Amino acid sequence: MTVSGSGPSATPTVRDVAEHAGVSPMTVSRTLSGGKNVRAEVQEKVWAAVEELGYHRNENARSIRPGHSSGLIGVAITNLGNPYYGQFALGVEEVASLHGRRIMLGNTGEQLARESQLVSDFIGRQVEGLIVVPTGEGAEHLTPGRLGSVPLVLASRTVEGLDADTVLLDDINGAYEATKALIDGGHTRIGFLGNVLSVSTARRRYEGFVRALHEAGLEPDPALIRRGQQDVAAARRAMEELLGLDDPPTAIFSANNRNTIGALQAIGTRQKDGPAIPAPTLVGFDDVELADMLQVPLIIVSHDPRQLGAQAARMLFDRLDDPEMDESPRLVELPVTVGTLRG
Amino acid sequence: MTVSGSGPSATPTVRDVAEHAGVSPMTVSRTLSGGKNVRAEVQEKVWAAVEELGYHRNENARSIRPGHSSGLIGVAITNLGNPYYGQFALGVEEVASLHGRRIMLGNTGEQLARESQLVSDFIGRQVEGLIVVPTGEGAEHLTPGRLGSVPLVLASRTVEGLDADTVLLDDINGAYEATKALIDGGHTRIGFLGNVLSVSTARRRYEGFVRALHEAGLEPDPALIRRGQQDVAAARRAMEELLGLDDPPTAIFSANNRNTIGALQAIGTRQKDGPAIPAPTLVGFDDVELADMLQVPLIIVSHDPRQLGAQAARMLFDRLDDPEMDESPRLVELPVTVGTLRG
DNA sequence: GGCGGTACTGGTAACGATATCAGTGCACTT
DNA sequence: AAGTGCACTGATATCGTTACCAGTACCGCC
Repeated sequence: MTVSGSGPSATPTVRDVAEHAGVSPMTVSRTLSGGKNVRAEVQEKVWAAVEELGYHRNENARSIRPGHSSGLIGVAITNLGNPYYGQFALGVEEVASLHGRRIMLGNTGEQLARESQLVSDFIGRQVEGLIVVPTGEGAEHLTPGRLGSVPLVLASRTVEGLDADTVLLDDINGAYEATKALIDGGHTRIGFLGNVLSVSTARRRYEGFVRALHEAGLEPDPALIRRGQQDVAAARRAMEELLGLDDPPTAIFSANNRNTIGALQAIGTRQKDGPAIPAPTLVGFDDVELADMLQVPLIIVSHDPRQLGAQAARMLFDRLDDPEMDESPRLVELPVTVGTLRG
Repeated sequence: MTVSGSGPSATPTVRDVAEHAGVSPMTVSRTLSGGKNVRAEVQEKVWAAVEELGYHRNENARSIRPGHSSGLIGVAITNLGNPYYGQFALGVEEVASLHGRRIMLGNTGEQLARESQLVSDFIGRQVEGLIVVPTGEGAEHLTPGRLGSVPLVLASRTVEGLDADTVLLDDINGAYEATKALIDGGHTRIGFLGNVLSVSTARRRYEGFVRALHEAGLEPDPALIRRGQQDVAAARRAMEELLGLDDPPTAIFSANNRNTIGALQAIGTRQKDGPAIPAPTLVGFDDVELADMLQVPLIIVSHDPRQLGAQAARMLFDRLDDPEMDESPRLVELPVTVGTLRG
């Protein structure tokens, strides 16, 4: 009595199928790979055995053979709970699916250590490529020495000291145009809400913000600048602080959708509870569902995160399909649209 | 001259590391698995070689060895673009991460064929378990015969004819309570917006809706029932139809967040363009970001999709950790909260 | 000196799938 | 009749890894 009995609960292998169909494992393999050079009659027996045993080819075993690849793309994002990244992942998934690849998705929670661990694990699982929305604080785990020959595309954010294919939004111009719209509307006391400076989008959007101010002969007022809010709750508190100032800003630039939503909540509470102070005009980067329904002066710097994901995936597959292509990293900046004032 | 030259671009293997460190592959393997029974001095050499070559253990190769599992959980959801499912995936990911597993995420786009293909592929990649938000139209690809010994948890929706571990929301009571709130508010002409009937949540929420009507001696009015809207645009059109009726409903029950947003958009447009007709009271299943900021009468049937994902993952790991557990499928219904009327 | 134990190291054989090579049998040409 | 080509099939070796077994060296103890 052998230990490797063909117990019904064990996952069936080619050998089991072969035995069941009365052929060799090779014939099973050939049948599953298209059936070239296998008699139709034999193929039928094989398929019947496959059906009966509930056999599935072991892709992991296949992938260790030379020349064969895993068909997996590793995707590391910072916060799946943000609808923005759900759309992003959808864009990646759609393009990957077109190329016959699956995605492995990991969430870093904005933590460098988890990002590093995730990337290492992805490579161990033989992903063919990586798409990473980096926390931005460290580059070492993403260097070519660590990744070997696995191509990498950075999305949405850059990493200091790392030269890799990157797809960004036109953060600077978007922030510039949006801030300019506020200035053109007569605002001079403009506040700023943004996330931590280690994130490149925060820096770039701040840069556009300041550029517009300077161009109008204005200086950013440190008292009106709040940076470092990574979630809605923190953003709300920061906005409440600004609203509570003796001389509050008449307009706010919010650098991402978490901050925009927090700011809107703060405004909402204040309008409900306090005296009828006119709400500050808000301009926010990133789309927000239902933003157009609000009774608040609001400009949205709009873009399509799904396209961002799709573009990142396309850049990755460019390299996968043509490994000989020019090695110098490419940078793509996707356009953004500055909405018109409402409310 | 051998073909398998240790070219620098090729992914390094244990053998390469072993050669580099002047030891056998076994010693490398032992070092990487904790270093038991390997001299500290030798371990250092091994780690140095690992570092220098940028070696990563091939998890796929490991996973084909007996007794070793892949550490992967397959997650199939219907629409990653819906923030609801981003939160859901986050909940799954967090719990999986606690158990040392990664998730493979696939998007079905509400298409049965893609769901079936996805599940088959997941099994081929040796996932240890499956979490599926089913389209609900077919059960065959999810039967034990097809899945072998891979445990399955259905989330959010059921599949007719399939008995599996399932975690749902308390759809029926949620819809019942919400509809009752409308009736208690004096409404008798209540419209219904929902997605296709093949989705079990649509059926269950409709059931709760009808139950509340019947209890109050009312009948659902076919002219006010719109079902089958799977996205925001379709929901908006359906709501516009209802608003355009000669005798429009004074209240609307919306069975999910896509329909709620579409309905809100229709209301918004009408308030902007048309005469100042009072907006119908809206009650919507699923949370919507910023819903509390709107100037529209709105009740939300609220719940936490992240918890739903976490619960699904926990139910899966219950089985993985204890394969001997009672085989009969478990059903969990998570509570929902009916918000108070605002606006 | 011999014995048993322990710490360390490496050779070998699998895991599941398949590329390669070596057939076998049959039809068809010359 | 002999040769040629083709369609089909299977035995073998291999991918990267590690469990298992078989050492080897060295220690302490009688």
